[in-house]
Amino acid sequence: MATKSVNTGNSFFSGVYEVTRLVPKGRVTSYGAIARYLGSGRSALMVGWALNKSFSQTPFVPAHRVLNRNGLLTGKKHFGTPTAMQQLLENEGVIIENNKVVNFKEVFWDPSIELTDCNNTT
DNA sequence: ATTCTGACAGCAA
DNA sequence: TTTGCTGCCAGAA
Repeated sequence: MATKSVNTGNSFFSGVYEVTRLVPKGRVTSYGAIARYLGSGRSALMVGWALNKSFSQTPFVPAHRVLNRNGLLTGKKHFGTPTAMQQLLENEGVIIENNKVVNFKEVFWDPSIELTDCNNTT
């Protein structure tokens, strides 16, 4: 029986929240990067879906640091105000122009790279 | 129960 | 090069 397994430990969502919170200030990441880090690969859609719930999560999840692979602020529409996401990013030193990160490659933070290998928790 | 959508990404034409 | 479809997982109607 056990039709349903134990779910991937904690929901994939929790992983999204944790990784997103691990994104350093002034840095951004992409949905696909997080999805890949969680092992979902192409389930980037779920990452965005999880972030949608992040507004009710505590502590605050810097969802504004998560963009699509184009560096576009695709999710800004969910922040309440059309500029909230951009304001937050600029506030952290990220340069935004035309709803897009200018130096996206410079501020891009990939968990599957940054956290892979020497991730040591204390 | 089934069907569609959803803050995306990758591949084919 | 760009445009479009498919794939992915989970939740809501």
